[in-house]
Amino acid sequence: MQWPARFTVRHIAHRLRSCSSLKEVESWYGLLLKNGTAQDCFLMNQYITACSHLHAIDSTIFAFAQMENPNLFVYNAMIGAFVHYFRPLDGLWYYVLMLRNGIRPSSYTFPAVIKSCRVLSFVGVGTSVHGQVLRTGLPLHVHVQTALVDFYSSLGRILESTKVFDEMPERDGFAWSAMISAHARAGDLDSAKRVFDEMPENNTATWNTLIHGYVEAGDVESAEELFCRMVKRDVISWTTMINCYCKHKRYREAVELFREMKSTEIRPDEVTMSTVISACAHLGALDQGKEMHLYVMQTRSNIDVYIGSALIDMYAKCGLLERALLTFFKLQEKNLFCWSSMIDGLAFHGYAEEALSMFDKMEEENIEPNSVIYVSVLAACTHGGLVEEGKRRFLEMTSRYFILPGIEHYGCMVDLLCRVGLLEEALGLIRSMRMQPNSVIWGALLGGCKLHKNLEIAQVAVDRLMILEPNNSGYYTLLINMYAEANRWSEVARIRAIMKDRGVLKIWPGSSWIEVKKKMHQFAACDNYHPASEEIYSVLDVLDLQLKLFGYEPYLDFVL
DNA sequence: GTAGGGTTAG
Repeated sequence: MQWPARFTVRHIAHRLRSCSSLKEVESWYGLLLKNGTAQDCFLMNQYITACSHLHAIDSTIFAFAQMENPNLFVYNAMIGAFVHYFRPLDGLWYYVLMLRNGIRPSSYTFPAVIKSCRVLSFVGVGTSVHGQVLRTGLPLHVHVQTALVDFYSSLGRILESTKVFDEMPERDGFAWSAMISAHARAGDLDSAKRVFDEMPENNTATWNTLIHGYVEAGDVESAEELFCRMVKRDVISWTTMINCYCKHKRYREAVELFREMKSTEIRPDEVTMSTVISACAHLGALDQGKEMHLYVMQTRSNIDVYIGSALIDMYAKCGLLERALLTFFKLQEKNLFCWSSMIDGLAFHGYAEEALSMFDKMEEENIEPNSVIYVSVLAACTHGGLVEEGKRRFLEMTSRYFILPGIEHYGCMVDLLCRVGLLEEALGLIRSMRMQPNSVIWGALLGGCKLHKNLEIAQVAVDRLMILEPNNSGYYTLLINMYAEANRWSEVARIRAIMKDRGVLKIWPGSSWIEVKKKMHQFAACDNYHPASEEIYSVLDVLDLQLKLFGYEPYLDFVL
């Protein structure tokens, strides 16, 4: 079949660009082949770009491979497509191919190449590309220079960023944004603000960049102030601010700001939704989380991996493990984070075996685990008391995936060994660590000592804890209780004296909270602040009575 | 070519 004679090349290019499905694009490729125009660089460039927009990177690679003489534009499209789909190494590979084939790169080639180097942290390659840019003798190009500003600042080489920026003959919003971001990355918010103020006309992106800079620097107040002063906020401004509250554990404010956002005409996108669902997870706000889930389902056809992971995590943290599982199995696309949330949810609810078999299933699907997921795997072993399994997985982590254990993995292992009474082995593991053990590690050991009544090792742990957290009364109290239990009252007096001497204060008691009908209720031990306090305590009394009827004896050894 | 996203041991 020939296409109609009235179709010019330009006509076809336009049709290719406006395709909305891969099937449509592919059928155009069939036509290109039949008409013998599959070697036409201009048309193939359009085809590659169209595929790239539709997430079909494999089709672009195939089409490229069929071409005998791809030109500069085709290479540029390929390199751009790879960067767009997070395959920077392939992008650089095509760049090298291009040079080998004697094609001179243009100003449209370099930004993608430099970005690839930035993503891969290829310092040497990036610097050499900068040299190539200078040697081409092309006039300085604002896109290339912006990419260089970004490249150097991501390496912490702010002076070079500034130099490139200062040499720029003209600067657009992107360039200013990159420079503000460069200073912010270096932690120099004063300079970031100065560049922001120097800029002739600020745009939404530069405001957002600066706000994000303050968020990263931990200056929530400045971020808030800027956000309030903004005249034209877009979805990124709102999301940045919602994320700001999440980063600083002010989840309630995050959800409140989201509500405020919904009263404007700005629509939340995937990033906003995953952030706010995660905030609900941390709050244990099930009703609100469900509402977000509903909103997501109403407004989009499928759930992306970020929102999927956030939902799984939210349902698991709110106690609805079945819902978490349902969400997990319904996901069309799953990545490591989806598996991670699911495995962690299972482990958290005590389903150790299930968590481990889920992990094995993930391996079968050729998803490479990272160090974080191993924390959940080891925690599952701890909660299930699976010592041998835990040891095996701990070793496998390094031997199979080359993941060096971090302090949190040691934490899990120490906890695992301690709970079953292997205290010496735990101490040996602590001594073999590549890093300085922190209070969590010693705390886990102390917990094991308490459980298995080992005063000698407990003393070792407390000695370390007194140095690491001298003001935490909890560890002292625990040791006092242990000595009291062993009737060693002189030791009790000795530690009490140390506490008094060091002025160790009793810390505030921990509290818990629950959401009922979108209202948060907070409780601390023995408090009577809640309006329904009396009623709650009477229910507790009933529960207490029922427990006793079932033969439960409260463990009062440590209540002195 | 610039700006916003995720899970973790006690």
